[in-house]
Amino acid sequence: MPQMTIGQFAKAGGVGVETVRYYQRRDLLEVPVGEDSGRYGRKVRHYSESDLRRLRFILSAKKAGFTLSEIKELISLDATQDRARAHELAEKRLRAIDALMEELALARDGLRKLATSCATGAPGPCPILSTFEH
Amino acid sequence: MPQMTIGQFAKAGGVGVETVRYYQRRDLLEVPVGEDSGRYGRKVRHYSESDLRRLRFILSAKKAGFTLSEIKELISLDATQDRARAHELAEKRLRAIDALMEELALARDGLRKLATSCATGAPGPCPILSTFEH
DNA sequence: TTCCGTTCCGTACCATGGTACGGAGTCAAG
DNA sequence: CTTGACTCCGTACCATGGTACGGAACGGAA
Repeated sequence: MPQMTIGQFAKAGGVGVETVRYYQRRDLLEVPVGEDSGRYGRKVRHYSESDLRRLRFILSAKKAGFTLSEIKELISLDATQDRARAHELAEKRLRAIDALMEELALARDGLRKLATSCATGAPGPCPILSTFEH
Repeated sequence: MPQMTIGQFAKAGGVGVETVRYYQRRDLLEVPVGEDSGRYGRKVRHYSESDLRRLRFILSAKKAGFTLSEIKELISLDATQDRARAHELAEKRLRAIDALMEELALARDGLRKLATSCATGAPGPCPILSTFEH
């Protein structure tokens, strides 16, 4: 499916049509030029595999914790030669992820404690508020 | 400091005064009864160590990824005997954290690749858009 | 007693990341 | 050549988690 309508494109990326339009408004995705077909100049746009790669990049970068603004910058950096900035963004996010993972590991310990002490059928108290005390 | 004003309380918890009030509006924190002192019935409220423990619980639970609504429920569960529900919430969050950590591990790999290939001074291309392809 | 900093309270506003709605136009199958 | 699904476009609305503002009252130090 080399040329897709917006609905097919959204489905291929696993997002809604409105999300695609939103990303276009945010300048994360380009609005393709559509072949002229309406007598009032209206066009139907078509999306390609490369649009899809870009959409998938956006979704992955989002999972990595980049904001949409940062993702926009990353995309624009892809065209320029500003390696320093790209490096900086990547390192910053890397540090944030490492910090987050440490916090999550702690949180997970607390949750395990909670899940265990609240196991259905267990006797005694089930202390929720003290879950994360250390 | 057994009895704190809202400003001291907020500082002790590492949040802003407005955040404390916001949590009160959301019924996550109680509004303490203040000793009467104003001739129009206005009172200045005082916060205790136990209020502070509760605030710290909220912040930790937030880090664990609970929404404020879920945190409110957790707090109310602390008073009841509904172990099943507490267990359910903990397990659900635990699974979400595990899933998130897997995604973050993947994202981190991609970011490392990006940081390396965009290392300042390195030659060749610095492919941003292909960072998360696998 | 007079300041300055806080508190109290209501209400408004903010960023982020979407989601929904409505009307007009278009496309493809029957 | 109609009908139903989809597209286009603008605009409005949503949830989440706060943050800001303004005026009146309070409280502790000088």
